[in-house]
Amino acid sequence: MAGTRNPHSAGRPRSAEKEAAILSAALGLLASQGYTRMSLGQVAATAGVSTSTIHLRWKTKADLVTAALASARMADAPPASGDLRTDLIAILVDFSATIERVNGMALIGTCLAEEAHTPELLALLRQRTVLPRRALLREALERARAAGEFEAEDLEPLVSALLGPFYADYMAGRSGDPGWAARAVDLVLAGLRGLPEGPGIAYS
Amino acid sequence: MAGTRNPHSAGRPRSAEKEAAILSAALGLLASQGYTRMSLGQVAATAGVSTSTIHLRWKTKADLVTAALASARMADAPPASGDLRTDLIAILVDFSATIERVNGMALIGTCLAEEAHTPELLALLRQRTVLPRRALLREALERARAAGEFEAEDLEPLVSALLGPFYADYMAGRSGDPGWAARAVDLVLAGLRGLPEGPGIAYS
Amino acid sequence: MAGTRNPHSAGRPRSAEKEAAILSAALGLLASQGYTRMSLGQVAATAGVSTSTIHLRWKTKADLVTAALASARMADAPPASGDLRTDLIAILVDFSATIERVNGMALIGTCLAEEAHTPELLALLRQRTVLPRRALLREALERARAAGEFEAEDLEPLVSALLGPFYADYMAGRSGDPGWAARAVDLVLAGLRGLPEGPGIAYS
Amino acid sequence: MAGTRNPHSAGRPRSAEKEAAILSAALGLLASQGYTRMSLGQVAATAGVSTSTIHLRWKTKADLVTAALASARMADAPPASGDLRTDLIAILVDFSATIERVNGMALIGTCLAEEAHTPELLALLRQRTVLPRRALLREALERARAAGEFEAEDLEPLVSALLGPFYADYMAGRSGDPGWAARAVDLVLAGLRGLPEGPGIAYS
DNA sequence: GATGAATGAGCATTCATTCAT
DNA sequence: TATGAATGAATGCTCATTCAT
Repeated sequence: MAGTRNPHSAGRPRSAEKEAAILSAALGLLASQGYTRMSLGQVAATAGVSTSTIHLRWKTKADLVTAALASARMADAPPASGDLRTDLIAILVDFSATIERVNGMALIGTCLAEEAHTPELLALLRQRTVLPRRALLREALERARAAGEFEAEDLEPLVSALLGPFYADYMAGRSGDPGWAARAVDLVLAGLRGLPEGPGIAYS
Repeated sequence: MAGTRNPHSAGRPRSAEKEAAILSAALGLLASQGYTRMSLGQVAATAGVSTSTIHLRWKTKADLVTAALASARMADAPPASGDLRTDLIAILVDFSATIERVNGMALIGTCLAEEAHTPELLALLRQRTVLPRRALLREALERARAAGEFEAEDLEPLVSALLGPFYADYMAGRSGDPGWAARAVDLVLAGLRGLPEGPGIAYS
Repeated sequence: MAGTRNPHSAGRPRSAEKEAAILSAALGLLASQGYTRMSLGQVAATAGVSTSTIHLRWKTKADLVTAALASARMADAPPASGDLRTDLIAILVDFSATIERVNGMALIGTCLAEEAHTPELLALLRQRTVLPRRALLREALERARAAGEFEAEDLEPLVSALLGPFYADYMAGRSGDPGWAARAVDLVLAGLRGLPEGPGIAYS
Repeated sequence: MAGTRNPHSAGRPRSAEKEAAILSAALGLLASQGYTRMSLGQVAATAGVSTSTIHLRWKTKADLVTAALASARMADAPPASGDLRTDLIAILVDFSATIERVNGMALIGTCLAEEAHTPELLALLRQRTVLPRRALLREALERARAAGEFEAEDLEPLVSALLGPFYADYMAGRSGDPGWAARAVDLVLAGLRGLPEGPGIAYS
């Protein structure tokens, strides 16, 4: 009842601590070394186990990395204040802080680079980290739209407009400026106000 | 006078075709395999040369990849129409088309993933592809600003706001929609119009 | 108390046969091929293991060769008869026989040739084979000196005078004559008797 | 008539300077690197030519090294004083000085190590350096024997007894003591005086 | 004659994975 | 369960040698 012990697994149960240590080590090394450069030996050494112990739980390297990415939890959502601008900025600031904390751009790069060989990586990254973050932004926008603060059919382009500058700045070597979040939010909010008189491009 | 040696130094001249084939093969494999997975043997086989021929020109694998990235030329700039919206959209459409054509996101991913080990890769990618594209956008904006179409002190955040949605869409698995460029441009232009009455965030 | 782990650490034990086979193969190939020409592939094939098994035990080629040289045991000392001349000749005969048996001059040549790059080789050869042999000769001389058979302060030059002709003969292409040992011993013994009236060169 | 120009070699004659530079570079690198580690590229770079120029004159690496060894000249003989002891010591001192000057022990080691693969090396070393030096010693001994200073049938063992301690000292790590030559000579001369009353070992 | 390009063979080392204990 | 031994496949790189200029 308690725990997910398989009925058929007799004998000593697998150590949950080891499992967690392995996944954590794998995630960190994945970000710092990249998929191909990260070796199971490094993971084993960092986690304090043997490589055989890793293979006992995951059949291949790809399996381990997939599991490690699946275990990556997004940071908890910042509390909502009710003010749209404040909430959006808070989410974006938390986003860039998280990226920095976990060496996220390298992790993203690894998943992009491996997309041809191991598409699950990018898929998992999306599901576990990108989409939840976008959902936070979308929900904040939905609340404001429901409150009549603006009109828009499809919110996804707005979400991309909010997050996008971070990536673009990073690619340009301009990351590190904490003002980016406020600027992105203000541009989008200004655009939302200016759009109705715009050339009539439907946001859908 | 002493020694009427030809200016092109003695011995058999280096084959320009081989050199081009190697660089092209390296660039393609870099995008499809990533830095670590790409082997010099693959490059040699694809280019139809021996691995020694590669080492004759570039001392190490990193040197070759660096040269390959340095040889990556940005597509020529789309012709300027004079209309800001049209020009910006043209640049962005060309941008996403180029990325698709050369498997650019995988290449970007490789450079991001290798940043810790081989920072030259990302630096070169910036210098050769990212910054020139940004310059095109900035110049179009500068022309319009000079014509009095809008006011803004620092154009870089606008450039990031134009390019950013592409990256954000890709990360969300939403790429492929050709309408992204027009939406990004319109949002930015609307924001530029709406900003003067905005909360006073200076774009600098 | 905590952890009743067996003293011989966990996991599959290392095969002592393989280890011995590798060291033996390495020593033989070192003599027949020289350090640089000897490849780990050859060693592995001769020992019937994979090259990875070699690297599991020794990190580098130099480590392996060092270990192989360190494992080279000098043949057991010939039994002492009590008669100085007999004992010295026995030691020298055993010396040249050992050299022939293990292709010793090639091994010596390798260590000399590599002295600039891998000085440990010559150092080990000295420590493991040269100096023990010299100690045997010195002890025999010491016993006779203690018995009053001759006088001499420093025995080392006498040891070199006993061993030296072997090397000089080899360099001259004159090796193979078994009489060299008796001649060397008799010359030294005669010199010891003749020296007191000699020109007064102190042997120290 | 002047020069050894082949009748069939028309066109530009081969540069004698280059040839000498190559041989000298090869000899030096042979001593400092050993046969296998010495690369033709190193030789070419040191001599200031291309590797192809080397292959133009010698077909293989072994050919080049053989020629280099054949070009090694022994230093001129020290002038004879007429006194046996003085002359022998002079020859031995010059011997060890030459060895030190040209890194001779490494060169000897290389020839010994390569004996199985390239026996010509050791053969050439003998012919060009070892045997001429022995001849000097033998001639000095012969002059003294003819003058009735001692009796001995075969002088070769005496020559080996004179040279041998140098090798033995080197192998023991005891080289560098300039007194070795005098000690070796005195021991041999004392032995020659003491031998007639010795156990009757014929020196032949 | 002299040079630089081009190559095939080889080498030490790493690594994911499978066995034996 | 957990560990260390063992391995096959690869990889970046070097080098002696042959070609083309």
